[in-house]
Amino acid sequence: MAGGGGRPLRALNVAEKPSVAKAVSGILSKNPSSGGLRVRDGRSRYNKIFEFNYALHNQQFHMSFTSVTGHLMELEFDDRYRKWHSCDPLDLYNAPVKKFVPQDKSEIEKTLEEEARKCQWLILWLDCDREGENIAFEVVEVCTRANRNLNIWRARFSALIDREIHYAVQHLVRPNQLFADAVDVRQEIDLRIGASFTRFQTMLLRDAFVLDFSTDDRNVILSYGPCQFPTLGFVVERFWEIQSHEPEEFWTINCTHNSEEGTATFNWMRGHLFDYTSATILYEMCVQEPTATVTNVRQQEKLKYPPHPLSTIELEKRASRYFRMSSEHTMKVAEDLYQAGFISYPRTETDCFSVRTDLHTIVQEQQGHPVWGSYAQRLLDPEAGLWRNPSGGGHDDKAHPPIHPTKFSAGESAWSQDHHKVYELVVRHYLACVSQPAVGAETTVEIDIAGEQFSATGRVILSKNYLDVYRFETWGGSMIPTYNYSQQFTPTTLTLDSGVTRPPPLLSEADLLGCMDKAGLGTDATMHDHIKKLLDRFYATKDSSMRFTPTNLGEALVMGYDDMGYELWKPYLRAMMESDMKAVSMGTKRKAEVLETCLQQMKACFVDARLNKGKLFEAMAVYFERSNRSNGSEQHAIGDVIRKCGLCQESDMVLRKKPDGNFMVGCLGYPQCRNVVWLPGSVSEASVTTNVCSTCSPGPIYMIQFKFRRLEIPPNYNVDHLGCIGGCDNTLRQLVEICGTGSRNNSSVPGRGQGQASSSSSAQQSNSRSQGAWQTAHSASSYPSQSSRGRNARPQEAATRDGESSIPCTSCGASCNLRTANTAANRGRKFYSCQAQGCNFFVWEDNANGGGTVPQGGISRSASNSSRRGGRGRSNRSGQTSDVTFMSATGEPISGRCFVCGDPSHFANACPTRGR
DNA sequence: GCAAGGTC
Repeated sequence: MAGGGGRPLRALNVAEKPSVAKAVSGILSKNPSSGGLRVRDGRSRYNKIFEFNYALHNQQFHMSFTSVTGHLMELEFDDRYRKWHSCDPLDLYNAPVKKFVPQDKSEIEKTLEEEARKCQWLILWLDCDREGENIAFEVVEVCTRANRNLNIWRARFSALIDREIHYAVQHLVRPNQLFADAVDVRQEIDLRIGASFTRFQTMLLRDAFVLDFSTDDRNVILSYGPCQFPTLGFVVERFWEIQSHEPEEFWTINCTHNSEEGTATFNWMRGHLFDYTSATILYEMCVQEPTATVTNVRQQEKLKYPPHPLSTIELEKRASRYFRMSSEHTMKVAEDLYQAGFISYPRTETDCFSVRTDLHTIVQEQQGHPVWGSYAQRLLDPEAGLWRNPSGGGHDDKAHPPIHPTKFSAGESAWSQDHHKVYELVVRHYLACVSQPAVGAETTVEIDIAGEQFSATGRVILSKNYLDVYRFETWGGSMIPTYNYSQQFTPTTLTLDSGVTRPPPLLSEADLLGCMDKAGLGTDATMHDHIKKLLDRFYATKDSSMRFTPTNLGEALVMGYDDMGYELWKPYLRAMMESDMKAVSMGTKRKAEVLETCLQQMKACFVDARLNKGKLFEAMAVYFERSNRSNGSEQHAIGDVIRKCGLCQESDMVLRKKPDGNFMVGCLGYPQCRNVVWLPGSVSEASVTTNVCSTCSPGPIYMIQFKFRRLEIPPNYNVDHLGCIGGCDNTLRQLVEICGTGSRNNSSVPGRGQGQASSSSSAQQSNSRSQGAWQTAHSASSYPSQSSRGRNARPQEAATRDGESSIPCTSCGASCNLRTANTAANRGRKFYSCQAQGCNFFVWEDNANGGGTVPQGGISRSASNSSRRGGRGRSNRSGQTSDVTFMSATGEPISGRCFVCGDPSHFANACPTRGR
């Protein structure tokens, strides 16, 4: 392997970054025979050259160790195609591309050339992943240009620790061309697709609309990329799910029982019912015969397992959850800690340790820590029985180990709070994953009341084990009293409680990372960049709770492609590319073949998207005013003025045709003003006339010439109609009632949020009816009430229009907004529901306005322990002194008869036997 | 001026 002779050979070593060159040189030069570590400057001020002697297979080497900074080369179009207006974006699918060393890397290039001329060997210490292999070939290209006779080797290492580095240098291999080819494919596809679509949509839309989010909309770039756009797609898709959510009331029976040992809370095993009457009947049965019989007592041991070893994405998700740190910042801090040697390489997909890893040594180093040192000591004590070999999560990038501590620190003076936090997370996570799971004893008690089943669960933690060190996780649970099979008791409370279904929450940063990971968008090193790009491009915003909302621009772009029928905003394209890249790196597909197929498909897609650019225009027109800078070729997409907006008193209301073909009259002040009038869904054509309505005020209100689809309106109506939206037009009003509106809410097609509806984690969405509500659009029609319930209207904003839209929640203190019920029994009825997550408070509007107390949960009733009168007792609104109380928040009978006296003319809360 | 991927 090595050349013979007594004179040392010279080897040029190249790492992917300066810190690795320094670290590896430091490790390899520790031996006294190295002659010590010398450092000299290269041409690039960041990339020093380290020198030392090293014996490799009994051959003395003089090592020069320098570095690049990531990719040395860039892929770009030939100069002729570089200017945006130099060519048709379509040409970018065939334009010649070249790989070259950019200006800011030319000093590194010169250093490599100079050093290569002096050497016989080239040893490549690039990171051991596909990108690293590609960079290796970039280095090879530069170095062999200077010296054709280099003997080229690859060092494969996965951590900057002595044993790894020595092993790597003693087991050199050849670089893998197939891995580098796979990256070449990816680069070229990304460049051609990204540049063509970005130029196309930027030049098409930027000048055509007033982009109010930017002070200089001429410089705005509406970028498209195969990673960033599907990432946006996830944000928009969730937003649409939330928008199309239809709140629905449900009812559930809750039972508690107090004993000397404490309180048990029993949950109804039916979960909850959406049918009010059914729930009430079952509830009445329970109250009439409230004796509970224990039907089952189950005790079992439960284990809560520690997390798998830490991968990048888990680090980002957990730092976001535990510390509210953005993924971008987490990676910056982790990089610092890595470069200072405190943690292993932070960009890894691997979540299992190799058998070669000395897991105990890593723990030993932490024994001296003032906080978790004693835990580390216990871990190493075989008597304690706390150790457990970590279970892997099944991911291995074959390049890096899971993130783990590599050097002990009790905190460095140069560290920020965030450095402390991330180091602590890495250490505690490591200690946790080599620990035994927590052990708990769980007791489940099932009872029967009048044929209805309820259950309560209690948990006692027997051994905390890993939870002792992993302070970020808890295992909730509480004791419940002891129950025996067939034991009977009377519940302390038995209540019929109501709630409303809620939409899933906006995507958090951790959710978004999870979506990207699942879909294979980006790498562990770039996922946070794609998220940041959405913010930089004004495609999305992040609120204080780290949750993402699409902006109008982001929503419009996704909507435009969606309306074209393209799933460019979904992750399938990337998934296909990823599988092709894998095939290239395995040698089962050739680079040229994959490139040709993929680019051919994308070119066809681009041509088609351009033909359908009207869809993008229409989607943008929903949110943005047209600019007078545009050439007007698509002017029909914007509506004409009908009247001044009566709500904001500032902007005009204009007639618009939506992408789905339906018509609406919307305020140009959107999104600040969400005033909208939905028109009948049966309208096929509509145009604003110069006729002014003589009845409605304040004027002028221009009338609209409508044409209706014959088959969609009753025979006694004309297909042609000159109408007014000011409120005077009974024909229009009747047709809205008969045909519904063209709003997204009452469309019969599934909502845009359909894709992920079934994957929601919202507890209140757990039955099939509520999931259906996400998928099916709303049914409220609003002409001429100017409700904002539409595609663009967030449900909670519907109530902010009339000044009496919210009341304080008497349950949790948050705010309740006014909403409209959509169940068969109560369609159109207004109610307030609490906005706070986890609070189910709601009250009908008429009851809430009655002042005084607003009963929680709409209806509640409780039976006390002392009620022994056949389940019947006296009711009392105060609920303090009587045996049985009943309250109805709805004020209407909930079943056909009073369960107290049996009289069908009233219900229990109005029973004359009350108070006797 | 555009992508995604490295890294400073």
